[in-house]
Amino acid sequence: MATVTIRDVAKRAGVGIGTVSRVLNDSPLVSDETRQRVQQAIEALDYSPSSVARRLSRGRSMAIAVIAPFFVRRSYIERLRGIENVLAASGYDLILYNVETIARRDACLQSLPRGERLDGLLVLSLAPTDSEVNRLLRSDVPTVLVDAFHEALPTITVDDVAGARTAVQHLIDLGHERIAYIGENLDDNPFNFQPMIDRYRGYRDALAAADIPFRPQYHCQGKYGWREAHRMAQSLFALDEPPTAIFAYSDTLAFGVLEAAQHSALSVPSQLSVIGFDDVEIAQYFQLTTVRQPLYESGARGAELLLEQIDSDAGRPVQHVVLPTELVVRRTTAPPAESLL
Amino acid sequence: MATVTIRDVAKRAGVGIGTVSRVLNDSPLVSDETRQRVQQAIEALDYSPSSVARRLSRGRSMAIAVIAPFFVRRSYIERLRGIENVLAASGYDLILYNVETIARRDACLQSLPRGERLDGLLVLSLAPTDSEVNRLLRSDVPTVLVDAFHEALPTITVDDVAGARTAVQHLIDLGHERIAYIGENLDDNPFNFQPMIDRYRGYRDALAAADIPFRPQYHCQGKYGWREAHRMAQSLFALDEPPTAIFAYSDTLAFGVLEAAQHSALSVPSQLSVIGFDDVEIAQYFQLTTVRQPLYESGARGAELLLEQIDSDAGRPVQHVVLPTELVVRRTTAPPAESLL
DNA sequence: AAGTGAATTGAAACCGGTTCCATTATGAAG
DNA sequence: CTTCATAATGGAACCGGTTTCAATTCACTT
Repeated sequence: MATVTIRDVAKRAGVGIGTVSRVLNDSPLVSDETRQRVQQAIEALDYSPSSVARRLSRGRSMAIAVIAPFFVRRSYIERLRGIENVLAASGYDLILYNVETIARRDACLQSLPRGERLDGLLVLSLAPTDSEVNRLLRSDVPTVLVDAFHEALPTITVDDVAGARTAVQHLIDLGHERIAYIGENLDDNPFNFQPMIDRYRGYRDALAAADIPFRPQYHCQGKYGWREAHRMAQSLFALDEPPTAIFAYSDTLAFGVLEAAQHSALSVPSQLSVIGFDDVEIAQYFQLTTVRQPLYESGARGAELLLEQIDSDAGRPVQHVVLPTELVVRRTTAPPAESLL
Repeated sequence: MATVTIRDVAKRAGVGIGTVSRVLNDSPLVSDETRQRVQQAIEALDYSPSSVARRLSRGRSMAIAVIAPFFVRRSYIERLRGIENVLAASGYDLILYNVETIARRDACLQSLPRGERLDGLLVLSLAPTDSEVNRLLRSDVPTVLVDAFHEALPTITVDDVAGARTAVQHLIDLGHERIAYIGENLDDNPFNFQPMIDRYRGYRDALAAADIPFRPQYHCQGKYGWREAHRMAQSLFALDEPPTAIFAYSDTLAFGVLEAAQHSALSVPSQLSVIGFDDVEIAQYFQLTTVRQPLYESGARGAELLLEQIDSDAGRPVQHVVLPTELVVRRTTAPPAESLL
């Protein structure tokens, strides 16, 4: 099936190609009569314009790339959903770049703003280095960071420090003092995830604010995943003075803790309080107390910010949007068993 | 920053644009000396070719669209992961079209093969109608269906009937006869999901093969989601003769059943056996007996099939790949409590 | 020395749109 | 009856690459 081009349509309608183009773009500079004739020709030939050609001549690609380590965490998918919903309405294509290794991360951040002519770039959860940011700025591709921060770029973040502080404060308010933290290895953060650092900071801050001394043995670090969290929780239970409450870096890790508790016949929340972070969908299923962060919204807002950025091609002041977190109290937290006389 | 074009490079290197193009495409028809000079000019100008222009002149868009109702089921994301991994290595861009309403489904299937010049199309879990398939065939855009079937297009599917049969057979082998099925509303299937029909069929087939009469009250239909499954399970428990085993359409629904059992103080598996379908990640966490289907692989195979299709632009016989399922026995199934004398 | 062929090269033509500019038709104003 | 603005239109130029084709160079035959 030979491709029908705008010239075929023009010939068939007996008009010039410019006129056809005007009809396609709803220009007012076409008489109704001519417009009809062109429309008929278009239908008769089953013509549809080539987006690639249109992109070339317009100098815009009508495509936005989203780069993220999508499949490693459930929460990124929810963010992607927010992005997709906003972009779908905008007419821009969403090109997905998944990043699972640091090598690919670097390759993407290097090559994306170069080879591809993108109209915009959304970087999710990956904190670019200064030199990468410079490259992005020079390349003139509007970029927005979601769940990552850099001074020079517009960002959408969540106040992880405050969220974590709230979580721990909730435990303190219930009367807990022996509060452990289960998270990822802070020294092994190749993707430079900021929340890893911030939530730990919130934990420390809350303890300090309540004059509860930090006990290193209550700080567990390990690889990400509920299996590993299970293991870490068990090592906490084995301590001489085990914690009465555990704050987990994420809901996923909290599930590992819950499982470990069940395994060790510790009843939650009477013998052990557990609190997570994220409020992913199944958290409700488990009745997990957690800190909700607006995942969907962070993506949606990021996409909106990017679209604004693209439209107002002028260099406006970079915005840093910080979304709030919210404590969601369910059934895995309660006052500690022993009264604290 | 004015865009650097191939002509700028040519001028700077003192050669023709054709030569620059040849260097870019690793053509052997360039002398080493010239090649070096061009390379230097490219670096000096920080030039990178416009992919859009390249696409236009080559007549290929180097883009593959993936269309699916991604965010309604966990399992689609896993399939997407398989697709992404294969495509990432291929050099094709992955353009994501999410479909959450039937209106958007129709709009996508109509417009995608038209306006956009795609090199390929992957349709996930959406069964196109005959007229849509005709349109696709006429449009010359290679298309592969994953988790959906149509005679005229290459497909990757799972034998849902057999999988369901295996699941129910497993329950029968354990000695169950009062086996209920919890699934979606069969009469309300706007997206035309084939597995909904097939798994129910497998359930019926297995019962029939074992000469166990089908009891309509054991067939629960409702909206998708564990909450609804919870409700349906409770209505089953309230029957005069409640089932001793429940086969759930998916793991997600099975979780709802497990929760309902816990809620009603029914112990699993001694008083109630539960089996799911999919083997999503958390199924292992719950020790759920289920039927594993190769989600990741189905996406990967689909993408591979599509790439083959694109390369061998000739019309080869359409392939229909059927992937096997596998029974994964964990801890939610056991022989029924009452002995069946 | 003229002829052959391979290697290398420059530039025109092309991909399929958009946009700008020149041209014509039309109607109102002077 | 000009004069001029305005609406409508055709088509060239352009976007930035690839590809084709003709031209040039140079070594090697005969």
